[in-house]
Amino acid sequence: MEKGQVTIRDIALKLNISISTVSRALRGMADVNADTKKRVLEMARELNYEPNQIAQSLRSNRTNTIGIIVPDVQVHFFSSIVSGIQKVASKVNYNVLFCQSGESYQTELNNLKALIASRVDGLLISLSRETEDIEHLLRVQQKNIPLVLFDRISDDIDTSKVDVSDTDGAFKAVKYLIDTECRRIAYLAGPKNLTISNKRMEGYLHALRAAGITPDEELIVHCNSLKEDAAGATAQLLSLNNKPDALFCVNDPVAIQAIQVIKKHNLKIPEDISIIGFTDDPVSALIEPALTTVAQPSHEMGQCAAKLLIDQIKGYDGTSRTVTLDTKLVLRNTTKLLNP
Amino acid sequence: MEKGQVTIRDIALKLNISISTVSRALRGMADVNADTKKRVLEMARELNYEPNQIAQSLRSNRTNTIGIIVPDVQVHFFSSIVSGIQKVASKVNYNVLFCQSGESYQTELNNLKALIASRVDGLLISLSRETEDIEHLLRVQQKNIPLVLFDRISDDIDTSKVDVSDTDGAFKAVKYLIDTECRRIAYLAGPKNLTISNKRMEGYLHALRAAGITPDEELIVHCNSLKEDAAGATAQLLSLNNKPDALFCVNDPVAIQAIQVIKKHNLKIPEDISIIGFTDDPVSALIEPALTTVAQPSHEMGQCAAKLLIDQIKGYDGTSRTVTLDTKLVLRNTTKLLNP
DNA sequence: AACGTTTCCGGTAACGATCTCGGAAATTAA
DNA sequence: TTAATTTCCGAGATCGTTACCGGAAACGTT
Repeated sequence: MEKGQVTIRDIALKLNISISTVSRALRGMADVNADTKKRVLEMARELNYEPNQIAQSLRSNRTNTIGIIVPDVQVHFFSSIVSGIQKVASKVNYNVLFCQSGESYQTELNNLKALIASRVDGLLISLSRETEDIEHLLRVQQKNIPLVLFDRISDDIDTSKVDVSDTDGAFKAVKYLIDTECRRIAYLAGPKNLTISNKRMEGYLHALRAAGITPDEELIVHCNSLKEDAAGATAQLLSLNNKPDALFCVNDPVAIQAIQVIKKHNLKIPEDISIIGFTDDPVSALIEPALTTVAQPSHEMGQCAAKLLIDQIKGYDGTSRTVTLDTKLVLRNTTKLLNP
Repeated sequence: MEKGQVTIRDIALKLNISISTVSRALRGMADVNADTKKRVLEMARELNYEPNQIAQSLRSNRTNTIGIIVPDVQVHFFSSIVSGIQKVASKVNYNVLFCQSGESYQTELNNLKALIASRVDGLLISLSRETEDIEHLLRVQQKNIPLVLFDRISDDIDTSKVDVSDTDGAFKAVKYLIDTECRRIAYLAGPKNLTISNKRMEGYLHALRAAGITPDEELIVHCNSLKEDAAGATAQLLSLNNKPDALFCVNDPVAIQAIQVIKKHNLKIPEDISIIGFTDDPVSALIEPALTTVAQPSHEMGQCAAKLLIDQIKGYDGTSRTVTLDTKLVLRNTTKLLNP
C-alpha cells in the first residue's frame, strides 16, 4: 500500500525501463517497441495508474479547466446555464471549476482571484448584482485569459458575450398586453444598475410609445433584493389612485410574488390585472394561474457560452463576438386572450 | 506585454534578488529583511502577480480542490446541495471541481476519472440512478482519497455519508395520512435499485403495519424516468377497481405529476385523494393545491457533507461517519386536516 | 582580537510529466 | 564485411514553486 498515487516512475521501476519510455508508451508515440508498449499499458492498468494532470498542466501551461462564476446556482435559470456549460465542457474533456458570487462584488473578486491562481484556461462569468466596476475583468484580459460574459453582461468591456434579446422580449410582452386591451401597464424593474433590467425597460418604453401611450413614471418601480421588495413594490402599485391594469415584471420570481399579493387583494387575474414575467422558470407553468412569461433559453445559453469560450481557448476564433439568443413569449393564464 | 503570466522569477529578476528570497517574502516567512519584503510585495502588486497554484499543488501534493459529482444540477434539490458545498469550501479556500453524471453510470465513471486525474483532495458524490456497482468507489479508497457520499448513498461501502431520515420521514408522512382517515394508501416509488426509494418504502410499510393495515402490492408502483412514468403510474392507480384514497410519492416531481393527472380525472384533492411528496422543492409551495411534503434540508446537507470531507482531508477525523439529517413533514393543502 | 550568534540570502533539489537530443543496438544496403 | 540507416531507448532540461542547506555579512561577547 503506497502513500501517494502511482506515477510513471513507479511503472518505470517495476519494468526496469526509463520514465521517458513509459511516457512515450502511455502517450502512444511511434518510437517505442510494440512489446514494451504493451507491457507498459498492462502495468499501468495493474497499478491503477491515472496521469497526474497537475504535472501535465505545469508542463504544458494548459489546465484543460474553465472557471465559472454565477451569482447563485440555486436559481434555476443559473443552474440550467451551469448544467449546459458543464455538459459542453465535459464533452471536449474540459473540467469546470465552479464558484458563486452570492451577488456580492467582493466575493466575485475573491472567486476570480482563486480561478486565476488555479490557472484556468478560460472564464465564464455572470456578474453579481452589486458589480458596477469591471476593473477586475480588464485585469483578466491583460493576462490574456479568454473571457466570456453571459446574461449579466457589461457594456464597458470588449469581450465575447452571450445574452438574450431582452429589449425585444420585453417589447413583445408589453405589446401583447396592449393588444389585449391593457393601457396602464406597470414595470416592476430590478436594481437600477442591472443591465438586463434596463434593457427590458427599453423594450417596455418602446412598446408603449409605439402604441401612443405616454409612459407614467409612477408605474415604474424598482426592487432590489428580489422577494421582499417585490411584494412591497406590488402593494405600492395597487395603492395608486389610478391602478395599473397590467404588470410586466423583470423576472419570474418577482412576478410570482406579485401574483400572491394581487390574490390577497382579491383582484382577478387576468381580468382585473394581467401579468407577464421573464425567464420561464419551471415554477411558472405550475403555479395557479400559470404565468405568461418571456422564455429565455437558459440551457442553450450555457452551451453557447461554453462553445464560444472553448473556441477562443483553442484559438479557433480570436475576435470577441456577442451572441444574442432569441426570447419567446409563452402565453399562459395570467394574460387575456387575443381577440381574433 | 508578456506571453504567460508573471512568476516569482520575474519578480526576482526585476529586483535583482533570488527567487528563494521572493518566495520567502511572499509567503511572509521570518528570515527576510523588512525592506526587501516590502519591495517584493510592491513589485508583486505592480506586476499583478498571482501565485501559480498548479506549481504549488505539484510541489505540495495538495490541490486545495474538492470534486463533486451530482446527477443533475438542474434539479433544485441538487443545486441547493451544490450551493451549500461551494459556500463551505470557499470559506476555507477550497476550490470546487463540478461534474454531472446525468444519471448515467458511464458518465459517472468518466467524471471520476477526470477528478482523480485532477488530483482533487477529496470527493463528494451522489450516485447516479443507474449505479449499482460501486467498484469505482472502492478504487477511490485504495488511492486514499477522502470520499463522502450524500443523498444517493450506497450501503456497500464503508465511507462517510450524509443522508436524511428517509425511513422516518416516510413513516411520519404515511402516519399522517392514516391519522386523517386514509386507508388505501399507495406508494409511487422510484427505481427498484434506488436506496432512498427503498428506505422510504420501509417507512411506508412500517406505518401501515403499525396501524394494522395490510400492505397491498397493487398499491406499490415503481417509476423510472421521472416525469413520463409518474403520469402513467398514477393513471394506473386510478384505474383500479378499488382506488387509493391517498398517494405517498417518492419525491415532489412525481407528486406534482400525480396532481396533474388527478386533476384531469376530476378528483378532488384532498377530499377524494390525499397526496404527500418528498423533498420540499420550492415549486411545491406555489402549485395549486400547495403540496404537503416531507422537507429535506438540502442546503444543510451540502454544508454538512463538505464539512465532513474537509475535516477528513485535513486529517482531523479519520473515521468514516454517517450523518443523518432530520426530515420534517410540511403540511399544506394536498392533505386533510387532523381532527382534534 | 578572536570567537560565537544572528540575520539575511542564494544555490540546489525536488514534485510528475514531456520533449529534445543523442546514442546504442538492430537492421538493411553496399 | 563495412557503412548506412532505422528502431528503440535513456539522460537531462524544463514548467513554477517550496524546502533544505549552507554561506556571507553584521552583530555582540569575552
